[in-house]
Amino acid sequence: MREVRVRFAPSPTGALHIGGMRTALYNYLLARKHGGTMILRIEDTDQNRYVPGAEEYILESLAWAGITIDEGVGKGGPYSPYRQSERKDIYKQYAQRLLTEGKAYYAFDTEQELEEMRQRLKEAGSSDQQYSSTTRSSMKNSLTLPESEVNQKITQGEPHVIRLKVPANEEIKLTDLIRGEVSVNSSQVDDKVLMKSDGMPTYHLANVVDDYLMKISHVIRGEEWLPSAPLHVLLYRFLGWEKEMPQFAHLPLLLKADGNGKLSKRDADKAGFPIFPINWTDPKTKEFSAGFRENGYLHEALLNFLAFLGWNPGTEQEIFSFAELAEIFTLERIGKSGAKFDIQKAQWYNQQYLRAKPDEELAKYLLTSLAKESISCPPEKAAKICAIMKERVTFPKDFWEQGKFFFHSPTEYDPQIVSKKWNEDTVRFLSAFSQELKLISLFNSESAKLTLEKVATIVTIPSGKIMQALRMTLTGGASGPDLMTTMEIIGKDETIRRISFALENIKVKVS
RNA sequence: GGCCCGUUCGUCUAUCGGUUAGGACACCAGAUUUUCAUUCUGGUAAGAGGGGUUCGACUCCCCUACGGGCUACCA
Repeated sequence: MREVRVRFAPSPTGALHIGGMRTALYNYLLARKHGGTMILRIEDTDQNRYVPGAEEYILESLAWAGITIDEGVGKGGPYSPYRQSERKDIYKQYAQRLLTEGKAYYAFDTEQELEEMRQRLKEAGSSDQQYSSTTRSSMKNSLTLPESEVNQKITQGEPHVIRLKVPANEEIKLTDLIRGEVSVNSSQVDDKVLMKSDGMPTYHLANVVDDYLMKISHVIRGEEWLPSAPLHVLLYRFLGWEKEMPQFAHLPLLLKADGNGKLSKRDADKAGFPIFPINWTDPKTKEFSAGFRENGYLHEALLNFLAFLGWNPGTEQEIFSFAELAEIFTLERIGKSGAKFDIQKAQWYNQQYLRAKPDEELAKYLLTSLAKESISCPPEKAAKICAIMKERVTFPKDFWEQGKFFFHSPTEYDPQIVSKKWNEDTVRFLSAFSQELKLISLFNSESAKLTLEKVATIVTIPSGKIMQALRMTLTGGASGPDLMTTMEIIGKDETIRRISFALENIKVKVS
C-alpha cells in the first residue's frame, strides 16, 4: 500500500459546517491509522465567495477538535503553498498543456450567449442543456473560430475561459471505496470550465492538479462530488496521471433530523442546537451562530458522536477515545446512506464523557461558572459538589445551573411543596432538627443522617414525611442530589440558618 | 426535466442467502433511592412496494415509489 496522504480541503466561504468537520475527522482517522499525513489545503479559488476570517475559523475549529494537521496551511510543508489562490501559475501551466495537446480549448462565449444556448436547447426539447461535444460546435471557441481570430482575441485580452474537451461517447468508470463501481457515460459530463476568465482555476482543475502534486493517496470528500468524479478521472487520464490517481471515497451526507433534506443552519436553529463547531459571526450580515464548543459539548464527545454518524466498527461498543477510533477506523465500514443528525445522541455522548472525568477536572468547569458570578470557592469544595452532581449533568454549565443552591440560600420556595408538605408536623420536626444540629460537633452527611433519625424518634414523625420539605428549605426546589451530602457541603451553620429562615418565612397552611 | 447515489425499529446502525432480525439513543413500565437524576430489569418498535433468481431472500437481479446529490466562469 502506498503512503497514506489525505487532505481536508475546505473553502473559506464561511463557518465550517459540522458535516465538514466529519469529513475532516474521517480523513484524519485514516491518516492516523496508517501512520500517514493529514494535509490542510484551502480552496479559495472563488474570489467572490471569500469570507474574511473563515480560514482562521477553520484552523481554530480543527484545533479545538484535536484534529491536528501535519502539513498545509498554518503548518507548511514540502508542497507549499497550500492555499490555492497562491498556486495560480501552477494551474495555468497544466491548463496550457491540455490546450496544446488538444484536450482543452478556449471559449469566448459571454454569459448571455450561454444563457441563450440553454434556452434554445430547452425549447428544442433537449434533455440537457450542456456545453458539450454536441453543442460546442455552435459556440464561440477555439474549435469553431479561425486560429487568427482566436489569437487576436487572446492578445486583445478579451475575456475567455479554458474548457475541457470531453470525448463524445465513452464509459468512464471509477471505483469508489464506499460505493463500489460507479460508471458514467462521458456524454453526461459537460465541457467543464477549467480556467475562469479571472485567471483562477475551477475546483475541478485545481483539485486534480493539487492532489497529484501533493501525492494524495485517498480523496475522502462529501457525496456532492460524486457526479463530478468521472470528470476528475478524465482529467487524470488527460494529464497522464492515471497511475497516480488517488482512491476515492464519497461520504454520505448529513441530513436534518426531522423530515427530509440535508442538514442546514436553519434546521439546527429551529431545533435549538448548533451546527458549527465554535461560535461564528458572519462578517457581512453580523448574524451570530453559537458553536458546539460554547454550548458545552466536549470535543471528544462530539467527535465520537460524529464518527458514528455513518460509520461503525461492527461491534457493540459505542464509546471510543480518539486514539481508539484511529486504531479501528476503516473506510470500508462507512455506510452508503445519508445519516440524520440526532442531537439527543450527541447529548448522551456528552453526558458519558463528562461523567467519566475526574472530579478535580469537573471542578474547573464549576469554578469557571463561579468566577463569572464573582463567587469564590475552594477547589476541594467545587470537586465535592461535582462529585455528587456528575451523574445528573449533560453540560459543564449544569454544575452551576443545577447547583446554585450550594452558594445561594433560597429565597423562594417551590409552591407545590409548600402547599403539600408544609404543615405543623413539618415545623415541629424541623425546629427540633435544627436545635439538635446545633449540638453536633462533627458535622457531616453521616452525623446529619443520624441526627435526622434521632429527631424522628423524638418527635415521632417518620423522617420520610418531612424529607421533601427539608430539601425545599435548603435548596428551594423539589429535587436535587443526596440531601445529607448537600448539608455536609453547605455546612452546619448554613444548614441551620436556612432551616430557621424557612421556619420564619413560610406560613403553615391552616386546614 | 436529465444523470448519479441511496432506502432495516422514530433516530444511528448490526446482518455480508438459512437469525426468535441484534445493539445504542429516544420513548414507556417496573425495581432501587429521602426527591429528581443515575443505575438495574423489562417493554413498544424495522427490512418502501411489486416482480424475479433460489430448496430458501433484509441480503442477488429488474421495475416502481420515495429520499438525497449534481446539472454555474460555487465549492
